[in-house]
Amino acid sequence: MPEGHTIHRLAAELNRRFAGRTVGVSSPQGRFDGARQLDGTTFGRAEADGKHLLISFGPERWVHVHLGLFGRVAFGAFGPDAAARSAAAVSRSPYAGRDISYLSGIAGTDPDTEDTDASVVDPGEAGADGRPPPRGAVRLRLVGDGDYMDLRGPTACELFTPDDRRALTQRLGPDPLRRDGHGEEFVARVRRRRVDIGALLMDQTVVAGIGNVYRAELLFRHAVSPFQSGRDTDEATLITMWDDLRVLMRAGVRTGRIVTTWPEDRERPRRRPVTRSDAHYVYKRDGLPCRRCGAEVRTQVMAGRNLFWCPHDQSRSV
DNA sequence: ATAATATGGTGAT
DNA sequence: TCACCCTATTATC
Repeated sequence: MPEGHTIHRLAAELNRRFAGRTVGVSSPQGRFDGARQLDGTTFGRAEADGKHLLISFGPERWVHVHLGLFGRVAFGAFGPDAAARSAAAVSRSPYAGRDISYLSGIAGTDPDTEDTDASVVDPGEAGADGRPPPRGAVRLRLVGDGDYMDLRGPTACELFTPDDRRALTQRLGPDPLRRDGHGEEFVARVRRRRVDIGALLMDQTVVAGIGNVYRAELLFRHAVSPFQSGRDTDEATLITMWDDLRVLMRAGVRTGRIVTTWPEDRERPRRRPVTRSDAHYVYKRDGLPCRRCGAEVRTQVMAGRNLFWCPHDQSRSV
Protein backbone atom coordinates (compact mmCIF):
# COMPACT_ATOMS: atom_id res chain seq x y z
CA MET A 1 0.00 0.00 0.00
CA PRO A 2 2.63 2.44 0.92
CA GLU A 3 4.64 4.79 -1.15
CA GLY A 4 7.51 6.70 0.38
CA HIS A 5 5.37 9.28 2.17
CA THR A 6 3.72 6.54 4.23
CA ILE A 7 7.07 5.30 5.51
CA HIS A 8 8.30 8.76 6.47
CA ARG A 9 5.08 9.35 8.28
CA LEU A 10 5.47 6.04 10.02
CA ALA A 11 9.03 6.82 11.11
CA ALA A 12 7.88 10.11 12.62
CA GLU A 13 5.13 8.41 14.54
CA LEU A 14 7.42 5.67 15.82
CA ASN A 15 9.82 8.30 17.11
CA ARG A 16 7.04 10.18 18.78
CA ARG A 17 5.94 7.09 20.66
CA PHE A 18 9.12 5.10 21.23
CA ALA A 19 12.34 7.07 20.64
CA GLY A 20 14.77 6.58 23.52
CA ARG A 21 12.46 4.26 25.41
CA THR A 22 12.89 0.73 26.58
CA VAL A 23 10.59 -1.43 24.52
CA GLY A 24 9.15 -4.88 24.59
CA VAL A 25 9.80 -6.54 21.25
CA SER A 26 7.99 -9.67 20.20
CA SER A 27 6.80 -11.58 17.19
CA PRO A 28 3.42 -13.04 18.09
CA GLN A 29 3.31 -14.72 14.71
CA GLY A 30 6.79 -16.11 15.33
CA ARG A 31 8.36 -15.20 12.04
CA PHE A 32 10.76 -12.53 13.25
CA ASP A 33 13.50 -14.26 15.22
CA GLY A 34 15.32 -11.02 15.92
CA ALA A 35 12.55 -9.97 18.28
CA ARG A 36 14.04 -12.15 21.00
CA GLN A 37 17.36 -10.38 21.21
CA LEU A 38 15.86 -6.92 21.00
CA ASP A 39 13.28 -7.45 23.70
CA GLY A 40 13.84 -5.09 26.61
CA THR A 41 16.45 -2.97 24.82
CA THR A 42 16.24 0.70 23.88
CA PHE A 43 14.51 1.92 20.77
CA GLY A 44 16.91 4.45 19.28
CA ARG A 45 15.49 6.24 16.28
CA ALA A 46 13.37 5.37 13.30
CA GLU A 47 14.12 6.75 9.88
CA ALA A 48 12.86 6.23 6.37
CA ASP A 49 14.83 5.86 3.18
CA GLY A 50 12.56 5.52 0.19
CA LYS A 51 10.06 2.83 1.11
CA HIS A 52 12.38 1.29 3.67
CA LEU A 53 11.94 1.77 7.39
CA LEU A 54 14.99 1.51 9.64
CA ILE A 55 14.98 1.50 13.42
CA SER A 56 18.20 1.66 15.39
CA PHE A 57 18.64 -0.35 18.57
CA GLY A 58 22.04 0.83 19.76
CA PRO A 59 24.85 1.72 17.35
CA GLU A 60 25.27 -1.77 15.88
CA ARG A 61 21.76 -3.02 15.33
CA TRP A 62 18.93 -2.01 13.10
CA VAL A 63 15.57 -3.43 12.29
CA HIS A 64 14.80 -3.20 8.62
CA VAL A 65 11.15 -3.19 7.60
CA HIS A 66 9.65 -3.07 4.14
CA LEU A 67 5.87 -3.08 3.97
CA GLY A 68 5.67 -4.34 0.42
CA LEU A 69 2.24 -4.28 -1.09
CA PHE A 70 0.35 -5.66 1.90
CA GLY A 71 2.23 -4.54 4.97
CA ARG A 72 0.27 -2.60 7.57
CA VAL A 73 0.90 -0.97 10.88
CA ALA A 74 -1.50 -0.41 13.76
CA PHE A 75 -0.81 1.87 16.70
CA GLY A 76 -2.59 1.92 19.98
CA ALA A 77 -2.40 3.02 23.58
CA PHE A 78 -3.14 0.95 26.67
CA GLY A 79 -3.26 1.32 30.41
CA PRO A 80 -5.35 3.47 32.75
CA ASP A 81 -4.88 6.69 30.80
CA ALA A 82 -5.16 5.13 27.37
CA ALA A 83 -8.20 7.18 26.44
CA ALA A 84 -6.57 10.42 27.52
CA ARG A 85 -3.41 9.50 25.67
CA SER A 86 -5.35 8.81 22.52
CA ALA A 87 -7.16 12.09 22.84
CA ALA A 88 -3.85 13.88 23.29
CA ALA A 89 -2.45 12.01 20.35
CA VAL A 90 -5.15 13.38 18.13
CA SER A 91 -3.76 16.85 18.56
CA ARG A 92 -0.16 15.94 17.77
CA SER A 93 0.08 12.73 15.90
CA PRO A 94 -0.22 11.86 12.26
CA TYR A 95 -1.76 8.63 13.51
CA ALA A 96 -4.66 8.96 15.86
CA GLY A 97 -6.32 5.61 15.67
CA ARG A 98 -7.93 5.69 12.29
CA ASP A 99 -8.80 9.33 12.39
CA ILE A 100 -6.19 10.73 10.12
CA SER A 101 -8.78 12.97 8.57
CA TYR A 102 -8.07 15.32 11.45
CA LEU A 103 -4.67 16.08 10.07
CA SER A 104 -5.91 16.39 6.55
CA GLY A 105 -7.94 19.28 7.84
CA ILE A 106 -10.94 17.27 6.87
CA ALA A 107 -12.61 16.83 10.25
CA GLY A 108 -15.91 15.93 8.63
CA THR A 109 -17.66 12.62 8.34
CA ASP A 110 -17.98 12.40 4.60
CA PRO A 111 -17.02 8.81 3.85
CA ASP A 112 -15.87 9.79 0.40
CA THR A 113 -13.06 11.87 1.82
CA GLU A 114 -12.01 9.45 4.49
CA ASP A 115 -9.69 7.25 2.57
CA THR A 116 -6.85 8.24 4.91
CA ASP A 117 -3.78 6.09 5.01
CA ALA A 118 -4.72 2.54 4.30
CA SER A 119 -1.50 1.27 5.84
CA VAL A 120 -2.85 2.10 9.24
CA VAL A 121 -5.48 -0.13 10.73
CA ASP A 122 -7.56 -0.15 13.83
CA PRO A 123 -5.65 -2.16 16.41
CA GLY A 124 -8.75 -3.76 17.90
CA GLU A 125 -10.33 -4.19 21.30
CA ALA A 126 -8.37 -4.14 24.52
CA GLY A 127 -7.76 -7.45 26.27
CA ALA A 128 -7.46 -8.24 29.97
CA ASP A 129 -4.11 -6.49 30.38
CA GLY A 130 -5.41 -3.46 28.57
CA ARG A 131 -3.62 -4.35 25.36
CA PRO A 132 -5.43 -5.97 22.50
CA PRO A 133 -4.37 -9.58 22.07
CA PRO A 134 -2.55 -9.92 18.76
CA ARG A 135 -5.09 -10.47 16.06
CA GLY A 136 -4.10 -12.05 12.79
CA ALA A 137 -0.50 -12.44 11.73
CA VAL A 138 1.40 -9.91 13.79
CA ARG A 139 5.01 -10.14 12.69
CA LEU A 140 6.33 -7.55 15.07
CA ARG A 141 4.89 -5.99 18.19
CA LEU A 142 6.58 -3.10 19.97
CA VAL A 143 5.34 -2.22 23.42
CA GLY A 144 6.45 0.98 25.11
CA ASP A 145 5.21 3.10 27.94
CA GLY A 146 1.50 2.86 27.27
CA ASP A 147 1.99 2.66 23.52
CA TYR A 148 2.19 -0.26 21.20
CA MET A 149 2.58 -0.97 17.53
CA ASP A 150 1.63 -4.04 15.52
CA LEU A 151 3.14 -4.83 12.15
CA ARG A 152 1.44 -7.24 9.78
CA GLY A 153 2.28 -8.55 6.35
CA PRO A 154 5.61 -6.88 5.60
CA THR A 155 7.82 -8.11 2.81
CA ALA A 156 10.80 -7.62 5.10
CA CYS A 157 11.25 -7.49 8.86
CA GLU A 158 14.79 -8.41 9.75
CA LEU A 159 17.90 -7.42 11.66
CA PHE A 160 20.40 -5.23 9.87
CA THR A 161 24.05 -4.62 10.62
CA PRO A 162 25.57 -1.21 9.97
CA ASP A 163 27.00 -2.71 6.79
CA ASP A 164 23.55 -3.80 5.65
CA ARG A 165 22.28 -0.34 6.33
CA ARG A 166 25.06 1.30 4.33
CA ALA A 167 24.54 -1.13 1.47
CA LEU A 168 20.87 -0.22 1.32
CA THR A 169 21.53 3.49 1.14
CA GLN A 170 24.18 2.84 -1.46
CA ARG A 171 21.72 0.96 -3.63
CA LEU A 172 18.84 3.40 -3.42
CA GLY A 173 18.43 6.49 -5.55
CA PRO A 174 17.80 9.89 -3.97
CA ASP A 175 14.71 10.18 -1.79
CA PRO A 176 12.77 13.43 -2.36
CA LEU A 177 11.73 13.41 1.29
CA ARG A 178 15.25 13.24 2.70
CA ARG A 179 17.69 16.07 3.21
CA ASP A 180 20.35 14.03 1.46
CA GLY A 181 18.15 13.46 -1.58
CA HIS A 182 19.34 15.67 -4.42
CA GLY A 183 17.51 16.47 -7.61
CA GLU A 184 20.70 16.57 -9.70
CA GLU A 185 21.31 12.96 -8.80
CA PHE A 186 17.81 12.04 -9.94
CA VAL A 187 18.31 13.83 -13.24
CA ALA A 188 21.66 12.15 -13.81
CA ARG A 189 20.28 8.70 -13.05
CA VAL A 190 17.35 9.18 -15.41
CA ARG A 191 19.35 10.62 -18.24
CA ARG A 192 21.87 7.83 -18.47
CA ARG A 193 19.19 5.25 -19.19
CA ARG A 194 17.37 4.35 -22.40
CA VAL A 195 14.51 2.82 -20.43
CA ASP A 196 11.07 4.48 -20.59
CA ILE A 197 10.62 7.25 -18.04
CA GLY A 198 7.44 5.51 -16.85
CA ALA A 199 9.56 2.53 -15.82
CA LEU A 200 12.45 4.59 -14.44
CA LEU A 201 10.21 6.40 -11.97
CA MET A 202 9.36 3.01 -10.43
CA ASP A 203 13.02 2.01 -10.24
CA GLN A 204 14.13 2.59 -6.64
CA THR A 205 17.76 2.93 -7.73
CA VAL A 206 16.74 5.96 -9.81
CA VAL A 207 14.53 7.65 -7.25
CA ALA A 208 13.53 6.13 -3.92
CA GLY A 209 9.98 6.35 -2.66
CA ILE A 210 7.84 6.73 -5.78
CA GLY A 211 5.15 4.09 -6.25
CA ASN A 212 2.47 3.45 -8.79
CA VAL A 213 0.30 6.42 -7.85
CA TYR A 214 3.00 9.08 -7.77
CA ARG A 215 4.46 7.72 -11.00
CA ALA A 216 1.25 8.10 -12.97
CA GLU A 217 0.29 11.41 -11.41
CA LEU A 218 3.70 13.02 -11.71
CA LEU A 219 3.94 12.20 -15.39
CA PHE A 220 0.51 13.66 -15.99
CA ARG A 221 1.21 16.85 -14.06
CA HIS A 222 4.20 17.48 -16.28
CA ALA A 223 2.55 16.34 -19.50
CA VAL A 224 5.29 13.79 -20.02
CA SER A 225 4.68 10.65 -22.02
CA PRO A 226 5.50 7.52 -20.00
CA PHE A 227 6.95 6.01 -23.15
CA GLN A 228 9.72 8.49 -23.60
CA SER A 229 13.20 7.23 -22.78
CA GLY A 230 15.10 8.66 -19.85
CA ARG A 231 17.94 9.73 -22.06
CA ASP A 232 15.62 11.81 -24.23
CA THR A 233 13.90 13.55 -21.37
CA ASP A 234 14.57 17.23 -21.06
CA GLU A 235 16.74 18.19 -18.10
CA ALA A 236 14.70 21.23 -17.09
CA THR A 237 11.55 19.12 -17.13
CA LEU A 238 13.14 16.56 -14.84
CA ILE A 239 14.23 19.22 -12.36
CA THR A 240 10.71 20.62 -12.31
CA MET A 241 9.32 17.14 -11.80
CA TRP A 242 11.66 16.56 -8.86
CA ASP A 243 10.68 19.81 -7.18
CA ASP A 244 7.02 19.04 -7.71
CA LEU A 245 7.50 15.55 -6.35
CA ARG A 246 8.93 16.96 -3.15
CA VAL A 247 5.90 19.16 -2.70
CA LEU A 248 3.47 16.35 -3.44
CA MET A 249 5.18 13.86 -1.18
CA ARG A 250 5.53 16.30 1.69
CA ALA A 251 1.81 16.92 1.46
CA GLY A 252 1.42 13.14 1.50
CA VAL A 253 3.41 12.89 4.73
CA ARG A 254 1.29 15.61 6.28
CA THR A 255 -2.10 14.27 5.30
CA GLY A 256 -1.57 10.54 4.78
CA ARG A 257 -3.18 10.82 1.37
CA ILE A 258 -1.97 11.23 -2.15
CA VAL A 259 -3.80 14.18 -3.64
CA THR A 260 -2.35 15.46 -6.89
CA THR A 261 -5.12 17.48 -8.53
CA TRP A 262 -5.26 21.25 -8.65
CA PRO A 263 -8.50 22.69 -7.24
CA GLU A 264 -9.65 23.90 -10.66
CA ASP A 265 -9.52 20.34 -11.96
CA ARG A 266 -11.81 18.93 -9.29
CA GLU A 267 -15.56 18.42 -9.42
CA ARG A 268 -16.11 19.51 -5.86
CA PRO A 269 -15.43 23.19 -5.49
CA ARG A 270 -12.40 24.82 -3.97
CA ARG A 271 -12.00 24.88 -0.21
CA ARG A 272 -14.08 21.75 0.14
CA PRO A 273 -12.63 18.44 1.26
CA VAL A 274 -11.02 16.59 -1.61
CA THR A 275 -13.04 13.51 -2.36
CA ARG A 276 -11.50 10.23 -3.27
CA SER A 277 -12.78 10.55 -6.80
CA ASP A 278 -11.20 14.00 -7.13
CA ALA A 279 -7.79 13.09 -5.78
CA HIS A 280 -6.06 11.93 -8.95
CA TYR A 281 -5.71 12.84 -12.61
CA VAL A 282 -5.17 9.41 -14.13
CA TYR A 283 -4.48 6.77 -11.49
CA LYS A 284 -7.22 4.15 -11.73
CA ARG A 285 -9.21 6.41 -14.05
CA ASP A 286 -8.88 4.30 -17.17
CA GLY A 287 -11.93 4.61 -19.38
CA LEU A 288 -12.89 7.94 -17.85
CA PRO A 289 -12.40 11.25 -19.61
CA CYS A 290 -9.23 13.18 -18.83
CA ARG A 291 -9.90 16.06 -16.41
CA ARG A 292 -8.11 18.48 -18.70
CA CYS A 293 -8.84 17.45 -22.28
CA GLY A 294 -11.59 14.84 -22.10
CA ALA A 295 -9.65 12.15 -23.92
CA GLU A 296 -10.13 8.66 -22.57
CA VAL A 297 -7.56 7.75 -19.94
CA ARG A 298 -5.71 4.59 -20.85
CA THR A 299 -3.95 1.84 -18.97
CA GLN A 300 -1.34 -0.77 -19.73
CA VAL A 301 1.23 -2.65 -17.72
CA MET A 302 4.63 -1.02 -17.47
CA ALA A 303 7.38 -2.11 -15.10
CA GLY A 304 5.09 -4.82 -13.82
CA ARG A 305 2.33 -2.50 -12.68
CA ASN A 306 -0.71 -0.88 -14.21
CA LEU A 307 0.26 2.42 -15.73
CA PHE A 308 -2.40 5.07 -16.33
CA TRP A 309 -2.03 8.01 -18.65
CA CYS A 310 -3.80 10.45 -20.94
CA PRO A 311 -2.85 9.73 -24.54
CA HIS A 312 -3.59 13.32 -25.57
CA ASP A 313 -2.08 15.42 -22.82
CA GLN A 314 0.90 13.16 -22.35
CA SER A 315 2.12 12.84 -25.89
CA ARG A 316 4.75 15.51 -26.08
CA SER A 317 8.44 14.80 -26.41
CA VAL A 318 10.65 16.79 -24.11
C1' DA B 1 -15.70 -21.45 0.15
C1' DT B 2 -13.14 -19.24 -3.27
C1' DA B 3 -11.50 -15.47 -6.02
C1' DA B 4 -9.96 -10.98 -6.90
C1' DT B 5 -7.69 -7.03 -5.43
C1' DA B 6 -4.01 -3.78 -3.60
C1' DT B 7 0.16 2.45 -3.50
C1' DG B 8 6.05 -3.57 -3.72
C1' DG B 9 10.18 -6.21 -4.48
C1' DT B 10 13.23 -10.29 -5.51
C1' DG B 11 15.30 -13.85 -7.95
C1' DA B 12 15.22 -17.15 -11.67
C1' DT B 13 14.68 -17.73 -16.69
C1' DT C 1 8.88 -11.72 -18.31
C1' DC C 2 7.37 -14.79 -14.96
C1' DA C 3 6.75 -16.98 -10.42
C1' DC C 4 6.56 -16.07 -6.02
C1' DC C 5 6.39 -13.91 -1.35
C1' DC C 6 3.62 -10.87 2.30
C1' DT C 7 -2.05 -10.18 4.40
C1' DA C 8 -6.72 -8.39 4.90
C1' DT C 9 -10.83 -7.14 2.79
C1' DT C 10 -14.44 -7.26 -0.44
C1' DA C 11 -16.96 -9.50 -4.05
C1' DT C 12 -18.83 -13.63 -6.05
C1' DC C 13 -20.37 -18.40 -6.23
